[in-house]
Amino acid sequence: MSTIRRAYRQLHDAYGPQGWWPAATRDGVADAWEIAVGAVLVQHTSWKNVLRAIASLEQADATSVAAIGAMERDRLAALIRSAGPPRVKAERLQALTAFLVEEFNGSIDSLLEGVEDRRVAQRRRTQLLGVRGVGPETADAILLYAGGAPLFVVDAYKRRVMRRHGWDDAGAKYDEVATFWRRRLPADAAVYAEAHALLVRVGVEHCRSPRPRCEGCPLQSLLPPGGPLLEGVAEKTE
DNA sequence: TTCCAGGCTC
DNA sequence: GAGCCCGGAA
Repeated sequence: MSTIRRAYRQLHDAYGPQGWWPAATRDGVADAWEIAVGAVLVQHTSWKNVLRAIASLEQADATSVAAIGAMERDRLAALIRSAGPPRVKAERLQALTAFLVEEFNGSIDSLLEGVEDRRVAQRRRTQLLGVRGVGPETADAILLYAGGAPLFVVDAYKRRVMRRHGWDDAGAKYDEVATFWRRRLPADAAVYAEAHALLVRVGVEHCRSPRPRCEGCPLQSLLPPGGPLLEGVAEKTE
């Protein structure tokens, strides 16, 4: 078994199924649009603060594509203030609503239709990347978690785990990292979704910045003999 | 690669 | 106050 498969299994054994996407709606079930909103809001921001922003959108009864699209920019910014840079994220959310209205009749379900097929997913991904404020990670998160597309999300946590374990070619591009993981895991969107969620959790709890907390980490047994590979004098364990 | 953006945490 | 946060644009 590859190291990657072993890592996935150890994380899954330790943490159990994560059941992402983290739901935040009234009924506890995140719909596709809410996932997309969350994916934009979480950029460079902790998830906890995203939940606050989503809650305030719900409080204002302003969660729909139409509502967000029609809202005055400043008002939207004020509502999502807790999720990092509000002006930027208000602009990005409205760029996304405009895109959906123009290209998919305002329906994210139309955007996501058929993305279980990898070729369709790639086309939609390219379209999403044309939206200002939607980069590779955000596009993949939306397509994977809202649409079940067989795409792998690459984020800073994943890169950090890989670097410290010596699994990566230094400087690998986004798509190269995604392919690296996809080729070593079962070709199943549900597994990709689970793997990303597990890696995020281990990143939050153990593979932190600037220094890791390897004590009790489910991946500790997979470290190089000398411990985590660290860069720079500031980065020390414990 | 560098710059950006801003609330939040410690 | 410094640095972190499930990035993106230039």
